[in-house]
Amino acid sequence: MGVSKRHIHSVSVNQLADLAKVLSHPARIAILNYIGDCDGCLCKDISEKIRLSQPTTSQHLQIIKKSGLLKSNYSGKSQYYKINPDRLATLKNLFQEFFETTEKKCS
Amino acid sequence: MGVSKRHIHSVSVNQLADLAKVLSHPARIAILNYIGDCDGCLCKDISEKIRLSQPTTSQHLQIIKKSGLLKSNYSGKSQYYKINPDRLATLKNLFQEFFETTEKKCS
DNA sequence: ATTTAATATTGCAATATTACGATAATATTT
DNA sequence: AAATATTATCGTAATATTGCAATATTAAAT
Repeated sequence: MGVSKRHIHSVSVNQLADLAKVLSHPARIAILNYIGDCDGCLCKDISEKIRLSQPTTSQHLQIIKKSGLLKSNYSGKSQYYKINPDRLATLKNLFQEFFETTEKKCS
Repeated sequence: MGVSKRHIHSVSVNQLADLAKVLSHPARIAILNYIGDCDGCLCKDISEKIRLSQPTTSQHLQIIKKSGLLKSNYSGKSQYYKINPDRLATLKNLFQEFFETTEKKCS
């Protein structure tokens, strides 16, 4: 039937999968790398850097933003994207926890 | 044009995205959790546990297997899936490295 | 008010993913 | 050899994702 059957899985399992999905596209990894480098980036600059069109870049930015990984502050007509360090730390812990739990189980 | 433009990104960026994609479906997270628990699981049992059909479960298993995260040893007609601890450790390190590098950049 | 610049949204085409029934393949057991 | 049990593959339908052109929105500057 083609639909992801989310409802049969636990909340925490779905959460981790959702976060992994944010990282599952190379453009989004590249965007996070670049924003980390410049700390306060314009969509236009990001789109030039990663060589995707402005609309496509904007869409990826929205997806990352929805996960909480990005903050942005408008300054005039420009929007400066920054990484949300708190959310990044949360993500890091969630993934680490998953890997360590899985590691312990199979040792 | 609707195709993922992998070629414009670096190899390491694509690799991380590919691995995240393996984890980006709740069924695959659930499978990894379950296999960790029993350490040597049959596809049939997994499919019952995660409540997806046998063909669907088998497909997910192939996707995880292609990433190197699963080993399997045939024992008669049954195939016992196990987690590959070496590959799991590699994955853990790759994600940790990504998070820590990104953290350092934006501090 | 008009122009300009940056970003977001819409609409659409191409492709990928998800899921399952039917079936094939594999290996044991009778 | 036939029956049984487990897993993989094929075919297909439904849905999701990716990407861009065109357009809309937003806010500053002239």
